[in-house]
Amino acid sequence: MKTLPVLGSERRRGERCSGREIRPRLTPAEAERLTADLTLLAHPVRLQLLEVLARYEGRVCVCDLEAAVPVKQPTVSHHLRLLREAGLIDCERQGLWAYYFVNRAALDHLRERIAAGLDRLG
Amino acid sequence: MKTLPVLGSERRRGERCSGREIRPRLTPAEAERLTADLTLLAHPVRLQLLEVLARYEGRVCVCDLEAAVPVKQPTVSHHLRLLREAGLIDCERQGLWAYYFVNRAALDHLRERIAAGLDRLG
DNA sequence: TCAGTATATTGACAGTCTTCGATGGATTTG
DNA sequence: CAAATCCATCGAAGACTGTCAATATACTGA
Repeated sequence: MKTLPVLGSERRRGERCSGREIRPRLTPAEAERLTADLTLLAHPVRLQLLEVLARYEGRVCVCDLEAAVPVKQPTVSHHLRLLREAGLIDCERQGLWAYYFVNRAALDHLRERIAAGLDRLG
Repeated sequence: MKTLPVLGSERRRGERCSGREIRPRLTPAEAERLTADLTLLAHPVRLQLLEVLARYEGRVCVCDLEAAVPVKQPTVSHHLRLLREAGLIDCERQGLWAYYFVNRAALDHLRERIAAGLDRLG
């Protein structure tokens, strides 16, 4: 952090720096929403799972997903659940197996919200 | 989760679902990088601070930032530090006061990396 | 030099997240 | 029906995060 010499003394101690009040344009609610979206994606395993599911248009079996990421089965199940509860993916059971697939529309909406949110940062 | 009847028995138990091995195209390193980028933004206070700093081209004093977010001064300082260590913002001290400002290039690069990363999800 | 002010840092606490072994439910095959 | 398989859930341990009171640091003005 640079240190600058004190210029004029236009500002006195005890005074609020800017006369005007500075308020975020991002309301707390908007910030929370964007945070939730970002948080959902902010995990390497979830990103990898999503990437695989998005690439294989067809359904992907859990055992293949397990083999694709560096965590054990209960952990895979956990992350799949988070993605599912967020609506990003869904699955069908077929006998013993569970086949997961992305919810294309939800994934697109998520990316749109994030892109729009990040645009608001300037 | 829907449950489908078992169709043919093209697949036997114990067999890997797909013959081919499914590998993420997102390497662990790439996933970690994207995760770090997303994590940095995934907090409402940091988002609000960034938004304010990005909007006010000039430097913004910490006391104004404090007034803009719903946490106490040490917490503001903490989040400013995270943003600063990530290179997204910087500050100059001027006498008693510290004025923060965004690093435009870094912010742009961050958004670019995130956009590129999300594009790889399908 | 001293008291006062702005910001940073420390330290402690509470809450959340990630992980995995153990277990359970569902299903299929023999 | 019994044994095996796949997947989900539970429960606990450890790591990490966010927060703030207290304190430290740096500076200013008197």
